[in-house]
Amino acid sequence: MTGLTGVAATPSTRATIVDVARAAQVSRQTVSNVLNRPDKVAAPTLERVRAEIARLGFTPHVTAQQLRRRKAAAFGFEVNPSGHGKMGHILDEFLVQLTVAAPDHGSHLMVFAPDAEDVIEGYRQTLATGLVDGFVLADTRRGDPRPQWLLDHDVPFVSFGRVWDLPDLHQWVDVDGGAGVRQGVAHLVEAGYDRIGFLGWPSGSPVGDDRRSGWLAGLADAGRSDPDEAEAEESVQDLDQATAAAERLLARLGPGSAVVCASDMLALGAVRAARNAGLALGPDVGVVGFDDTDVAEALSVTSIRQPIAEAARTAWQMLLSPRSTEPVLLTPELTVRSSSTRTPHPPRTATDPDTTGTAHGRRKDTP
Amino acid sequence: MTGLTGVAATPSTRATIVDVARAAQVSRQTVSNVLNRPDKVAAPTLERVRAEIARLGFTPHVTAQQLRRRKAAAFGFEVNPSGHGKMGHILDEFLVQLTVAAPDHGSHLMVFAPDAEDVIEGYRQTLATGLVDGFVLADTRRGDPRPQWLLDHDVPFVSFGRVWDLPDLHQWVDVDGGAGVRQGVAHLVEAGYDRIGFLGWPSGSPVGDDRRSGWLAGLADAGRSDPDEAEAEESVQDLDQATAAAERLLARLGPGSAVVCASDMLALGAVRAARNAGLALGPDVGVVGFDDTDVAEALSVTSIRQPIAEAARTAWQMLLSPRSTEPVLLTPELTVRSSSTRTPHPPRTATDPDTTGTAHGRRKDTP
DNA sequence: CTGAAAGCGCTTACAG
DNA sequence: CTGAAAGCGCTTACAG
Repeated sequence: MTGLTGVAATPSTRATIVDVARAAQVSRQTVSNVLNRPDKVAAPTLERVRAEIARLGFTPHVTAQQLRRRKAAAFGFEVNPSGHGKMGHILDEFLVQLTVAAPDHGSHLMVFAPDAEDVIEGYRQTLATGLVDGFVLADTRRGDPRPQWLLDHDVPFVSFGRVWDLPDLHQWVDVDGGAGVRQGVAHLVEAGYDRIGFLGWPSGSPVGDDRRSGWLAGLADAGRSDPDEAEAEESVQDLDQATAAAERLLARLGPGSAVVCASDMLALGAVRAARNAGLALGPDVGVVGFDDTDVAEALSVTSIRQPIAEAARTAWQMLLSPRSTEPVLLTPELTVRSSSTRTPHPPRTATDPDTTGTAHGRRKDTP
Repeated sequence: MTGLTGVAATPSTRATIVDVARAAQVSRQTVSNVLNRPDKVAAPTLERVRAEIARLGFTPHVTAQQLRRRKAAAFGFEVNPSGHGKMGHILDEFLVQLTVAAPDHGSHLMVFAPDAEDVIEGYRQTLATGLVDGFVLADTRRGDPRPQWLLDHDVPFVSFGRVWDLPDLHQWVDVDGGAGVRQGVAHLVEAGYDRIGFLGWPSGSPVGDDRRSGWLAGLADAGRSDPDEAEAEESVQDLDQATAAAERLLARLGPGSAVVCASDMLALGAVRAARNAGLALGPDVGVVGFDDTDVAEALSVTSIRQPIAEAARTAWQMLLSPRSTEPVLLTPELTVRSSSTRTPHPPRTATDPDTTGTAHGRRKDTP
C-alpha cells in the first residue's frame, strides 16, 4: 500500500489532510472543502478526493478542528460518586443515552467530576480547557447555583429536570411525574382495585408534590374525588420507615385496595407491609412504584418508567438549536407486572405469589 | 479590572497564554515554561507569572496542548445501552470512579457508544479523531476482538476484567471473585450455619467457575472438604429459574444451612425459596449474594462487594505507567446484613424478619 | 535563564 | 472552482 503516490511517510502515523491532498492531487484546502462545503467543489474533484479519503481511512483530527473552529462540539456532563448506591440509576442511564445520541448531533460527551466543595469551580475549569462548549445538567434542585452561573457566563446548557429557581428559563426537558402517577391510578382502577391510596414523600419537594398531585388527578378522572387524609401516607426514602408508613396506610385502606408510590423504594415498603399483613401482592393488594428500577423488576412490581432515551435526544436538540424556546415535558410509561394484577392466586405452597406473572410486558397508558 | 496592563481585549474571551505573558512582562514561552518546566524558570519570574495566572484565572487551553503535544491525555470508555436494565450497575460505578480519579492522573475520560454491528470501527474512529490516546476496556469476554486489535495497532489500553484470550497480556485489573466467595463461606461458618451450599451459574463461564472454586476453597478452609453434588445447584441469571434451583437446593440442605450465590439475582431466588418454604431469612437459612446491588441492600441480603474505586485507580496507574507488568487482582469485601445473621427472630406479626437488621455495617474479612 | 522560530492539523475568508 | 495566506493556543528544541 505504501507507494509513490504519497501515502504518509510513517505508516504508523494516521493519515492527515495533507496526505489526502497529495494522493488526490489537490491542495489541502480543497480537501477541507470536500469535508465542510462539498457544494463548493466540482463533482469530479469531489469524487476523487472522497475516494482517497476512503482509501486512506482518513478521519479528521478533531482536536485540530476544535482549535481552529474555536468550538469543541463537545459538552460536559457532571458525574457524581455520591449518587451511587441509592436505588435508581436514572442518571447512569441518561448518561448512556446521551452518549448514544451524541454522534447524531455531531458532538461528543466529556464526563467530569467536580470537587463537591466547589462545584462551580469544576464547571469553570472544564469550560476553560476548551474541551467543551457547554454542559448538560441533571439533578437540578432548588438553590442549585449552576444554572444561574452558566447563564451569567453565557455558557450554553440544557437541563434534564426543571430549573426550579428560574421560571423564565426554558432550556430543560423533564418527565411529567404527575402524569405518570395519574396513569398508574387509571391502571389500578381498571384492574379493579377498590380504594387507591398514595404513599409519597413528605410534602415540600417539588418532585414529590408533583407526583402526589398526579394521584389526586387520577382519582378525579375516575370520579373518586376528594379522598380524605386517611388515604395517603408519607415517608422519607428509607425502607423501614416506608414499610411502617405502608402498614399504617394498608390497615386503613383495607384489603382489595391498592397503593401508588412516589418511588420504588416506597413501593418496596408497601410490598413488605402487604406481606407482613398476610396479603398477597396483586390479588389482595395492588402496588405501583416509580422509576422501574432493578428492584421493581426483580420483585415483579408494576412501576412507572421515565423515557430516558427520549429525554437524552431532546436534550441534544435543545442544546444545538437553542431557539426552541419551549421546555419539554415527557410522559412516562407504565411497566405492568404482577403486583397490580388481581388474578386469583395459586395455593401458597411452592410458588410465591409475586413470581407468577412472568409476563413483563410494557404498555403505554394515556390518561 | 480591564486596565492598560494588557488584559484580554475582549473581556468575554478567556485569558490566553499571551495575555498572561503581557501582564507579567515576559514572552509567552516563559509562561509555558512556568507551566511545564518550572525548574527552568528563575524564582522571581516564576512568582510574577504565577501571580498573573491566578489573577487572570488562566487555565491552559487543553485542545491546543493536545494538538501541539500530539497527545490527548484522554482515554475512551465504551458505554453500552444494552448493559442496562440488568441487575448490577458495576460498570456505571466504574465509569464514575474512573472519572473521579482522572484528574489525579492529568487525564480525562471520553465516553463513546460504538455501533454494536462494528464495535472495532467505533474504536478506530474514536482513536483517529485524536481525542483519546487509548482506551479503558471493560466487560471483556472470551472471543472479544478488542484486545487483539488494540495490541495490533499499538494502542495503549487497560482492561477492567481479565483478558481471557491473551494470557500473556498483563494490562488488566480484576476482582478476585473466588476470594470473595471464600470470604462469604468463612463468614457463614463463623455465623454458625451447618451446611453451606452454592448456587451458581451453569459451568463454562470463567467468572462463574471462579466463584464456584471459591466456595470449594472456603469449605476446605473450614475443614468441610469434599461436598457432594447435592450441595450445589445452578441456574441461569433469571429469577424464576433461580428460585426453583434454590428451592431444590434448600430442600436437600435442610434448615440451619446457608447458601452462597454467584450473584444477587441468584441470592434473590434463594430469598424467595426460603420464604416459600416458610423459613426465616437469617435465623433459619443464611444467604450471601454477589455484587452488593440495590436489590441486596433493599432486601437486607449480605453480599460481596467489588472494590470499584480501587479498580478504577489501578486502571489509571496501569495506563499511565505501562511498565508495571503484573496484573492486579483485588479482593472484594463483604457487606454483612441480616440475611446471614442467626439471631433468634422476633414474633412474625408486625415486623418482617429480614427487616430487623438495620445495622448495614461493613466488615472486611480476609480468608 | 529568557526569547525568537517553527509547527501540531485543520478552517476560513480571500484572491485568482 | 481552486489554491496561497493567516492563524486557532500552545510547546519544544535552540540560540542568545
